[in-house]
Amino acid sequence: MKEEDKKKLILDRATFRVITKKELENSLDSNKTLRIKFGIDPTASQIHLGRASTIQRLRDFQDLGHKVVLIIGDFTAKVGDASDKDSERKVITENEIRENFKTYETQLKKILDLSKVEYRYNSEWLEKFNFSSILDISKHFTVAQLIERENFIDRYKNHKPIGLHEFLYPIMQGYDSVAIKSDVELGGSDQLFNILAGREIQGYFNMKKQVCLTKKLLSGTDGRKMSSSWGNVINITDQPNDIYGKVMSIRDSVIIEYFNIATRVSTEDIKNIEKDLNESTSSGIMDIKKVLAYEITALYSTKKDAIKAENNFKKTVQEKQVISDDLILVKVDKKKARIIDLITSLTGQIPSKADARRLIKSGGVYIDNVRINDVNLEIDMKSGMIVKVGKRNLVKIKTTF
RNA sequence: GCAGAGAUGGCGGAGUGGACAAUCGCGGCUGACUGUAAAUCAGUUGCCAUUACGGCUACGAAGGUUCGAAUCCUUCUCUCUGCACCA
Repeated sequence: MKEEDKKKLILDRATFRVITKKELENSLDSNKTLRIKFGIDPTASQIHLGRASTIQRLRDFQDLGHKVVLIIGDFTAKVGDASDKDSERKVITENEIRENFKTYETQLKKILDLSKVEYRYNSEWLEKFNFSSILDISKHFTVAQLIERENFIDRYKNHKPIGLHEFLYPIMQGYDSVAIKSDVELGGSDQLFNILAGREIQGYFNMKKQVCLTKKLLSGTDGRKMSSSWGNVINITDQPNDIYGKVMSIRDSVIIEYFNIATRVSTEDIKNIEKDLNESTSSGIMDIKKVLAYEITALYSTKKDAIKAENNFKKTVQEKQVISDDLILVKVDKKKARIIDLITSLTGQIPSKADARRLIKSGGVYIDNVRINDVNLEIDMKSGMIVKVGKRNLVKIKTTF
């Protein structure tokens, strides 16, 4: 990809707001190596597609020769960012923070060139803060500005608590920008306020103000905001088959959004796809979705895996075939078992027997492609028997008696 | 400090002595249909057992009243709002 295209990607792709665009354009055009700040929340350990899309832009910065500075918010984790939560967050220990970061790192590797990244823990400087310096900074902000934030208003209206320390969060994150002398801070649109705070605070320290570059958030598979607490997340560490399948399960209405935010398909191609989509028959829509699923899967694994995932989807979902390498193999040492016990103990996916009963009653259980209706059925165990529970749990039996 | 309101299942939010395992919405799961795991429609959604109008555990925590409590009382923990305070 040409340099100009990278710049365009950084500036325009899935951009929520840039403050200011002119500053960013000038910075990109100058020959200076820019310091690009990106905050990592050490309370989470999984990177989902939405977050990954922002990290993709970091990669573009890297490719243009700029310095990516990752801030690990070990100190700010003690407070909890109000941006992402409707309520306060639980406290996390230092060990957990280091552990989470390790798993984070293996994921970041998929996108960034880690050898060129600068890491900083923000406890390095925030730990040393004393009250008078906090006062110096905080007097530049008003309560009105802070409470203006949407989720503070909501919480206030709904009689949910807002801790005073939460007001300090933007100040802390803002000071990070001073500490590392960032030129640009990148984040999701939910970070707009915090990033702007950094801009302000740099001003108080007579520094060049950072550019605020925020990106659109990605919808989850159900159309709501992608959030780990809602189970509508696609993580980049998910198995290729899962990524592919989950993408196929998104609503048709968010297909273009996904192309824009979660893939590297060129903007022009996306425009054409959008045109096709509007003119498509129903099966055409599915074909477009398949392209999307392929692109995303390939981005976080390999083309080969993506093709495999596509075939897997065709066979298992569209043709309802059972594919042998998709099966979980389970060893059984008893000759007979009740179907309920079989389901709960063997698949490990069905949490309770009540649940198993429900599944059988609603017709979701098959043995060797024969639907089971009798809850109390005794099954003679045979090697090679295939038990299908619900849509996605397939178990192959291997007897050991 | 004073006064008032509140804490319910993954979430939102009803219920204010028995018919409450708890209306409803969201989310989840299963089925039908289809173009997919989309949309739509239907069913289902604490656990154990299923022969049952069955048992067990649960409505912030601990006690109590009662034949019987999510619902009443006491204490505790936490939250919100108003007043007071405005250093």
